[in-house]
Amino acid sequence: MFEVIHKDKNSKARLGRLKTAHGEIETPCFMPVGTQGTVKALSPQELKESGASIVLSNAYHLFLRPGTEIIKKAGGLHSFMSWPGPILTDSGGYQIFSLALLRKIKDDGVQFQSHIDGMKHFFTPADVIHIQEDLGSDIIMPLDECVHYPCSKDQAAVAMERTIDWAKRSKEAHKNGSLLFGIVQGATYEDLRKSCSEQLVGIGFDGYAIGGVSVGEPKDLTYNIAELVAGLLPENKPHYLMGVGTPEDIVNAAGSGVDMFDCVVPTRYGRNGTAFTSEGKLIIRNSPYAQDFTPLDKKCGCYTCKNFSRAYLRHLFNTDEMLGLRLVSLHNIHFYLELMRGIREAISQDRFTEFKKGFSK
RNA sequence: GGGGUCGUGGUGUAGCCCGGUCUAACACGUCGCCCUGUCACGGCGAAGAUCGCGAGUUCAAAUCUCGUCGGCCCCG
Repeated sequence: MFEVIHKDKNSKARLGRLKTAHGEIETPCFMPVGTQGTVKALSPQELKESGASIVLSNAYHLFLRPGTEIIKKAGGLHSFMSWPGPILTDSGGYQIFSLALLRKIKDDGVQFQSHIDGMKHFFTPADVIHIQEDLGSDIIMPLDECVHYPCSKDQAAVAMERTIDWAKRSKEAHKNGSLLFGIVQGATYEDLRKSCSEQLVGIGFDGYAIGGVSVGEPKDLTYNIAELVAGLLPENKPHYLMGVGTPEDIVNAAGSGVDMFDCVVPTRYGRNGTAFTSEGKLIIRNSPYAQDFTPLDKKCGCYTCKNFSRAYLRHLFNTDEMLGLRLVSLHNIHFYLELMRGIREAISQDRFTEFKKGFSK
């Protein structure tokens, strides 16, 4: 289901292809985040036209609202949200760690209160697999325990062992033909990361994710962990760096052998008026753009850049018009997906290192 | 001409009656920053008013008194 098509000669970057029930994905790829069964502000058509091959959604959120039953009745998440392509669902491990009230982590699962209505729930690793199977997800992520940074080694070790135990239970519970990934935890401790990687590989998964990054640690640590773990994982399986990141982060990690990325940054920044361009970040509200009638990015071919000026976008943001956040979200997603195309092309031509150098100006 | 009322950052207001806690508050606007498996069209911060002007009372005045200028209203 995954094959490495080409390895860059001068870096660890690689070009791959991942097959899912709803289509193939060329890697390295970026997965726009659609937590609530929608990539905020964008239609599936716009995503597709921007070149998205897969989107990410979230079991925790969809379980709480609208509820798994409704999505099942709709014929699954693909049908419900009208996205015919591949979908990866995150388990909600991160959400339970980051936002659920009064969570209690126990050996057989996690008890938490809904952030929406305060209702108490208990998830076992098997429950979380079944929710994602019900959603019809193509790539399923198991329940894991994500820790904050900084985190003591003892705590990180406990969370890691639990993550491994839950990974085993997840694999046992996983019955349909979807792909199941393992998630490497271990915080910033190299030996924990190594041990976790080995144990997960021992269990055997369709792909491996590097979790527990972008939780507040310095950037160089993120890079080091990504490089370390990507190097420990089997070459013939996809490597997914969860929740990362900025364009710079992605280029960097792709060079360490990471194949899949997801991040809220392009869409969230888009909604908040920050655009990514070939010249760097651009905050559209800033006054110099008031009379700037050029596009966000002259080199960009997206709908936004082909049709609208910085001055107009700034005006839309200053007047709280919803078209503004849509247009900048669209541009940012296009920028990210174009970046991934650039990365893949560079790898295929063995010039990833030059690409990376040219990028980080 | 007489009476009343109002005058506080760019805009709109609060505070004034019962002086000190006003190194003057709030909203919008302006300017800038942040956001990394999305409770996120969100979050943080900055600049900007010697409180129309002048005098007085008082230890102390945006706040009380008088005068003055300006706006609005009413009466002649």
